[in-house]
Amino acid sequence: MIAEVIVDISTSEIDKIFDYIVPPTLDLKVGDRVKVPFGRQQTEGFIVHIKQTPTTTHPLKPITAKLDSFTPILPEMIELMWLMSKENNLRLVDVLRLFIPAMMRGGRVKEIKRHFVTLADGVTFESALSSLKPNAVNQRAIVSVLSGGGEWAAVLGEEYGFSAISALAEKGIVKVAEVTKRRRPALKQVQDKEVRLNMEQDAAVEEIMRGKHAENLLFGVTGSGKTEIYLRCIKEVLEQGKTAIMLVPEISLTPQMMGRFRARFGDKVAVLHSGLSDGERYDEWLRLLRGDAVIAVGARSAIFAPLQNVGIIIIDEEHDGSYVSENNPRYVTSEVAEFRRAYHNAKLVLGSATPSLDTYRRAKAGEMGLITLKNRVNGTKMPEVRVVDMCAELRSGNNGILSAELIDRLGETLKEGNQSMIFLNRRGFASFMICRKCGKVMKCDDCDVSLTWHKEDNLLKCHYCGKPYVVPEKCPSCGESDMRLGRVGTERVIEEIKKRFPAARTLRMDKDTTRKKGSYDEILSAFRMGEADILVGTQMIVKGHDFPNVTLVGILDADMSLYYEDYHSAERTYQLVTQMSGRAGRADKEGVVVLQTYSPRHYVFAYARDNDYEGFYKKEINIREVTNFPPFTKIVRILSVSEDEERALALTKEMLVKIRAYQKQHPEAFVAVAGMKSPVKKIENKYRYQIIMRLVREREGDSLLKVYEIVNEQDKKNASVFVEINPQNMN
DNA sequence: AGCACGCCGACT
DNA sequence: GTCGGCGTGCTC
Repeated sequence: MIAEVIVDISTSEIDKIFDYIVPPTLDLKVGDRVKVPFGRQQTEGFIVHIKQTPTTTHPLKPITAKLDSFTPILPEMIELMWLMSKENNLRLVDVLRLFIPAMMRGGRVKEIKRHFVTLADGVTFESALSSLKPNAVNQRAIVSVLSGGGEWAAVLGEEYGFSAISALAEKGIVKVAEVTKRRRPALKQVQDKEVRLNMEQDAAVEEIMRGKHAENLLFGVTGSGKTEIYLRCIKEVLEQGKTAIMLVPEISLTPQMMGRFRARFGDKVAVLHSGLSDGERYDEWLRLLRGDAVIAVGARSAIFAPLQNVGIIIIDEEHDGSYVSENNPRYVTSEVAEFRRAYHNAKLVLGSATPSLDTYRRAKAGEMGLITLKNRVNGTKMPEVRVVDMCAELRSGNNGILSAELIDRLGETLKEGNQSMIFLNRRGFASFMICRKCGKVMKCDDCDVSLTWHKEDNLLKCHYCGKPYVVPEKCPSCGESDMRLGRVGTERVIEEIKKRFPAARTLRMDKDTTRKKGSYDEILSAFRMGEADILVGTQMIVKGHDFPNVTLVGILDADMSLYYEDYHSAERTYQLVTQMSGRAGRADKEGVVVLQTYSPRHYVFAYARDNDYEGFYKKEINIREVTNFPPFTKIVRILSVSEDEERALALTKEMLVKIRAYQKQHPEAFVAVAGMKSPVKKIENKYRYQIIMRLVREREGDSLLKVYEIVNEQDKKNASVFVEINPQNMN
């Protein structure tokens, strides 16, 4: 027997199949991880196929050992590996690594053995008590605890003393066993009851489970009860003996949300997200593989949950950017979901209040079902949106961050005892340092980007490499001592609010205040409990949960994201404003959104104010079509990176020539091809050049594969080349 | 990724 | 004379 093995070394030269002899002593299956001799060393590898005769004449070596007591890679995932690697030009091992917890690689799995105490066989609560002296209080207490089931020795010892345990064990009353302890992520207890569905929700569940489409877009405003629909569908799927995958954006994976699933489905739920420790992640993953848990809830990577017999896959907040992985290996979650859905003949639900243009287009074209929820469950109305022209504000003499209207309404809201949320675009508020005389902006020596000032340690830091710089007293280029800080972030806003309303209690939520594990949820809980009147924060406050007492939402510099030369900035801005608006208002009081912008007449704000997604969609999709942008084209970016600028440039030129030649033969597939310096031309002392092209949807043919071919055949000594499809940001 | 093989500079 | 620099080639 011969096994085809992918060796666990991530290099393009080695990323191929190696044949090995399966020793008759080993019981090996496709999907097993093995130890194999490779060159002069031993390496880990994955069996992807088993066959009778080798494909090579190369002398074969035998597999050394089997690494796990179970088969970690399901046959489905091997198929998925081939697909992902082909479509995204990824290395096979990089894809395989996505399928298993990082802890398994390199033999780092450590089972935690702990002493577990139970009553010995044949011993009952009564018989134990009668054999104990009345003054052995600790021993008697332990026995009574154990009568209700076993307990960890550590827990009992803490409470009643370890000598009591050993005394009981010596008398043969209790039994102490070594048991592997599973790490379970701690989950908050939340109240959750199965509420009655309204007619709209009821119809949605029916359509998802028994409608004519296997894929559906669930389009419903915030507060329309999408989560309850998900829970019902999952319940039905479990009743059919199948399993479920539920994806949520990384940021909204709060213990609140997890708690709701745990409350409804108990131990059948496993959570997978970046906040877990390696051990927790491994244990949750193993529960799914073994079938002990049948619902995987998690961020993007949970799409690879090792579940069999999947009945439904749900992607909540489908439009969210976190579903596209930015770093290697790059993949699009919805594409993986579609593969798994088809493999299991399961249901797929994409949920959103502001669907991505492409999803909505596909739904309208009948490629998937469209289920619309029109009503908010608790009957609250969507808030009134007030668009404030910040240019006019400036003309009338207010050069602060807060408009007069926002200040007024903040005061009112405070007086009424309600809460406010103020959102600001972090990106627009980065605090760089600029010389007032010559205009020099402080930049990182290695990365060619402006440095950001950090108040806590009074240092300038590079956001790309983290390198710190002392704040200069004089301008390094002209000697002027009047150095000034550019725009500032959340802290500035809080200062401003404090100045206006000294009595207001504020909370700040941004990257700085949420660095510690759990602090994200702490801040949100504190705000929900009414411990503050005003919450000021960046992107991360946009999602999260309902705050029943928020009646005012302020959006500062709503148009910051419009200024990027980025084709989907309008779409992002619409989503942002809508999501943020969803935070305002309660059953007994309509909310207000104050939206500050320097371009008040931009169409995005008109549609967002009227909550007119359909109108926005028509306008925006039309623009995309005439300007040849996604979803009508695919933007392909080839990035060449090297410490040697000439090398990066030469690579780019060489590939550009080849691509232009191919473009001549297939002109219909391309909109544009261009080579240039990357917008950030140096990061970590490496120079960056790029080729940008657009491929026409449905006419692209094999051009993408051709691009991959051109990239792969390039000699990449002292340089590396990446291909990105529809990159989210182009630095 | 490692690790060995292999061909040119300054040291006991 | 030799120790050792790291360029390049291979791993079933």
